[in-house]
Amino acid sequence: MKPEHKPEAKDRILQAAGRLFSEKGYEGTRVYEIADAAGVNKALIYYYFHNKEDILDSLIDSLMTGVYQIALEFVDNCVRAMVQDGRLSIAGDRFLFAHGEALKYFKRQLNRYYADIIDYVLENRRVVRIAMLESLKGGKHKGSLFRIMQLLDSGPENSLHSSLKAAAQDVNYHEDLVFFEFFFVIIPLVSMAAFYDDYKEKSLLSDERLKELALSSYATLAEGLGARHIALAPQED
Amino acid sequence: MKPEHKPEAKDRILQAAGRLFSEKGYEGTRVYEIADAAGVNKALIYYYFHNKEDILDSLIDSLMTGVYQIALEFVDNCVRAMVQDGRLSIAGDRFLFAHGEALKYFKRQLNRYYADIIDYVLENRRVVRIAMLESLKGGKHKGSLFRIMQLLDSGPENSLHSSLKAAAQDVNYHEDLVFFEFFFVIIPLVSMAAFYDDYKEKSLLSDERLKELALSSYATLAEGLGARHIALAPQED
Amino acid sequence: MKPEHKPEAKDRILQAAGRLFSEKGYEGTRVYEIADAAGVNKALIYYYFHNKEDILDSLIDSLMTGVYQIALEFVDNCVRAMVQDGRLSIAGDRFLFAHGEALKYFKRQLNRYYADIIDYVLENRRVVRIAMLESLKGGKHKGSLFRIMQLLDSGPENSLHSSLKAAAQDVNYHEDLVFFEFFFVIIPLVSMAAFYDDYKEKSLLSDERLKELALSSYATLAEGLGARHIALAPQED
Amino acid sequence: MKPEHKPEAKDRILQAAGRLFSEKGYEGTRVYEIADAAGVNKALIYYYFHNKEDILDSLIDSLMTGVYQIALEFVDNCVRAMVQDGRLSIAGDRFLFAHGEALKYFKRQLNRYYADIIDYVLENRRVVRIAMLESLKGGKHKGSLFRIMQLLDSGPENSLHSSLKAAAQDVNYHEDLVFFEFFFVIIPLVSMAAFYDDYKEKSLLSDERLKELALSSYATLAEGLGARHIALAPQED
DNA sequence: AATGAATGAGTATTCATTCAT
DNA sequence: AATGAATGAATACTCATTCAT
Repeated sequence: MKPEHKPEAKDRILQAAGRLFSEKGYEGTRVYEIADAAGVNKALIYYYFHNKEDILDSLIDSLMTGVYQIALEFVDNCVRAMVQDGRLSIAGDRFLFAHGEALKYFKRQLNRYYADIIDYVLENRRVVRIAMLESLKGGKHKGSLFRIMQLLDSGPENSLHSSLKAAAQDVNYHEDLVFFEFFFVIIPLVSMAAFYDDYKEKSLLSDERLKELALSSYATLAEGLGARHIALAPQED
Repeated sequence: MKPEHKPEAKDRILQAAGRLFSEKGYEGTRVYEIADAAGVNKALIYYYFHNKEDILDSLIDSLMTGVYQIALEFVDNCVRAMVQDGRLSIAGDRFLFAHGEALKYFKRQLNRYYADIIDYVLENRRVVRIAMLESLKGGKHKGSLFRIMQLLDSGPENSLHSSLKAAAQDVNYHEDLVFFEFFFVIIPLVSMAAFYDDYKEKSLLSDERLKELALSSYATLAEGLGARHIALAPQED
Repeated sequence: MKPEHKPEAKDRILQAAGRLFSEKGYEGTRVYEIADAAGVNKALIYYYFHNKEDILDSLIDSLMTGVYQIALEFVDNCVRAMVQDGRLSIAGDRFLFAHGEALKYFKRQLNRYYADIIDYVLENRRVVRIAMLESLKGGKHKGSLFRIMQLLDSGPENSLHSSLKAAAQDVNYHEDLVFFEFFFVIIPLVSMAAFYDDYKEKSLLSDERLKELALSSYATLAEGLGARHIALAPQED
Repeated sequence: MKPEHKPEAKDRILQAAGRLFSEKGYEGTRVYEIADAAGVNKALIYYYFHNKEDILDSLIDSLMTGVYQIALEFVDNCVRAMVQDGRLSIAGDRFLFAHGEALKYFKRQLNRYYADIIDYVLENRRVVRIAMLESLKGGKHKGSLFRIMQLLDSGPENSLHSSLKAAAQDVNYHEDLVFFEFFFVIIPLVSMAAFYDDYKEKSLLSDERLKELALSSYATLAEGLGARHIALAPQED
C-alpha cells in the first residue's frame, strides 16, 4: 500500500515553478531554472507540459479551484442552509436575519470562512502572487483576479450565484457593493497573500500576529459594512 | 516658458515604454517594441538611456515624486498648519481636534486630498500598474509599493514623518493601524489605478461614476476608522 | 507457408517510415511520427532497429534488391540465353542479331522488361522517392541512384555485368552511352516513380494512361537509340 | 567608383546557404553552420531573413527567375520573331517552317538555347539540387520543379505561353508531348545539374567533355522528336 | 541627434535515444 | 514484445546592447 507516493517529477516541477514564478515572475523565470530546482531534466518538463505557459495554467487553475471550493462550501453550508430553514432571507443586497441567534451564528460562520480563506491564500501565497502578477499584465491570465470577482457576479453561468439563487430568489448586488467588495475586500485579501513575505520582513511581526491583524482588519471592515447590509427581522410579540 | 514644444524623442520613448510596460510587464516588453511604438530607432534609446532598466527607473521615479509631493503638501498645508495654530493635536495614533469647526475643516481637506491623490494615480495609472507589477516581482523595484507605505513610516529618513514630527512630538502609528492602512487604504488605491481600465471594461461604468465610487468607498472606510482614531477635545464651557 | 498473418509491428514501422520519409524526407521525419503512424510505442522502434538510419537502410536495401532481381532476370533469361544459342552477339556497345525473328523476340522481351520495371518502381514509388532524396544529399545513401547506374557499369564487382560477360566477351559501354542511359533512361524512370503522385495530381490523368505514356515514351526513346546500337547480321543467302 | 562592391553579408549568407543546403539538405543544415561559413554572426542571419526557410525561398526564387528569363528570351527572340516574319507557323504541337533556311536557323538557335540553359543550370547546380530536393519533399517548395514544367503549360497566367500566343494562335501541347518533355527533357536537364559533381567524380570526365555529352544527348533526343513535330512547308514552285 | 549593421549570450523547445519494468 | 519516464545534445530563434558613420 503506497499511498500518496506520487509527488513524482510532475509535482516537483509544479512546486519549483510556483516558487520561481512568484519570486522572479513568469517571464523572469528560465525553464532550466525550473528543471534544476525540481531536480529533473529540462526535457522532462516538456514531457509533462506542452510549454512554459502550460505550467502557469496548471498552477493558476488549481489555485482558482481551491478558492472556489471554499467559497462554494460557505454559501452551500451556511447561507443556503440558513435560507432554507428560514433563519435568513435575502432581498437585493440586504441580509435579513430571523433573530439574534441566527445573526450570531452567521457571524461565527463568516469569521470561520474568512479564517479559512485567509489560511488558504497564505498557504498558496506564491501562486496568488503569480495570479496577481499575471492579472496585471495583458495576456491569457489577465482575468484571474476578475474570475474571483465574478464569484460575486450574477451571471447564470456562475454556479456560486446559482447556489445562492437556489436559496433566495432576490439576490442582487448593487454596483457600489461590488466595487467595494472587489477593491476593499478581495484585493486586500489577495495582496496580503501576495505581499505576505515582504510585509513580514519589513514589519518583523510573527505569522500568528499577522494572521490576527488580517482577521481583525476584516472584522473592522465587516462591522462598518454590516450596518448597511445586515438587519434583524422586526420581532413579533 | 520652456521650449517644450514638441513631444521630443525622449518623451515619446518614455510614453511608449509606460504604455508597453503596463500592458506586458517589464520583461515582457522588448526594446524594439518601445522603439517602434515611439517611432525612433532602437539605438537612439541607448543614446538617451543607459539601458532598458534605466527607462523603468525614470518612469517610477517620477511617479513616486508626484505621489510624494501630494502627500507632503497635505501634511504641510493641513496637518502641520492645524497643529501649529492649535486646532489639532496628535497623540500616538489619535487625532484630537480643538472644536467641531476644526474637525469639519480637516474632513474637507482630507476629502480633497483623497480626490487629488485618486486623480493623480488614475492619471498615471499605467506607471502605477508597472510599479505594482515590479513590486510583485523581486528585483530592484520590488520596494516601490513599500516606499509608499513608508510614507506612513516613522523612520527618521522619512521626510514626511519629519514634517509631522516637526508639528507634533507624539506621532506614533501602531502596528495594527499601519497594517490596515497598507492593505485596506493604499493597496486599494493603487489597485484601483492599476485595474482601472480592466474594471471599467467589465463593469461598463463611466469615468465619473467610477471616481464617485472610489471616493464614496473611502468615505465609508474613513467613517468606520474615524470612530477609532478621531476625537473632539472635551469642550470647556 | 510462413505465419505472416498480421502486419506485425516491425512491418507497420517500415510501412509508416516509408510513407513519411517519402513525404517529408529522412531528416524531416521524426521518430515519434513513425511510431504514431505505425501505432506502436516509440521505444519499440529501438527494439527492432538500431536507430533511425537503420530503418532507412532497411527500406532502401529491399528496393535495391528488387530492382536488381528484375534486371538480372532480364539479362539472364533473355540476353544471355540469346547469346548462348547464337541468336545475338555483342560487340562493344552494339547488339547484332542473327535474324529478324531474333530482333523481334528481343524487342518483345525488352518491352516486357520495361513494363516490369516500371510496374515495380511505381509500386515502390515511396521508397524510390526516398532513395532519390537521399541521393541528392550527401551521406550514407548518397550512392543509391548510382548503384542503379552501376548496373550498367563494367566493374568486376558488378554481377550483372559478370552475367553479361559470361555470355559475351566483348561487352563494352562507351561513355556517351552510359551518360545517355543514366540521365535519359534511368533518371526518367526513377523520376516517374518519385513524382508519380504529384504528376498525376497536376495532369489529372488516370493510372492506366500514365503507364501507357511511360511505356510509349520509352518506345520513342528506344527507337531513336536503336538506330545507333542495334543491327541485323548481314543475311547470307 | 566602387562598382559591385556589395557582396556584403547578405550575399555571403546566401552563397553559404546555397552550398550547405545542396550538400546536406535544408533540414540537414544548421543555421550556425551557415553563419560560420558566411563569416557572420548567427543573429545577423535573422536580421536579413525572417527565418531559415526565408533563405531557401530567396535562393529558389532567384534560380527560377534566371531559368525563366532564358526561356522567355528564346521564345521572344527566336520563336516569336520567326512567326512574326512568316518563317515559322505553329499548329497545335507541330512547327512548320517556311523553308530549309528557316529550319536551319531555328536549329542553330535552339542549340544555343540548350547550351545557355545547360550553362545556367550547371553554374547554379547547387540551388538546382536544392530545388530538386525540396520538390521531392512535401511542403512549400514542392512545386519548384513543376513550376518549370509549367513553362510549357498553356494557362493564361503563364506569360511564356502568352508570348507564344501573341505570335501564333494555335499553340497546343498534347499530353504525351508534355509528359515526354517533363520526364525526358526537363528532368534530365535538372538532374544533370543536380548530380553533376557526383557524376563527374564517378566518371572522371572533364567539364568540357561532360558539357559535350549533355549537348549531344539533347541533339540525339531532339532529332528523334523532331521527326514527329517539325516539318517543312510544301515548296511552291 | 540619429541610424543600419552587427553581435554575444542566451532561451524555449525538439529529438533521437536509453532505461527500468 | 512492449511501454512510460527520463535525458543529453542540439537547434532555431531572440534580445539587449554596441559600433561606425
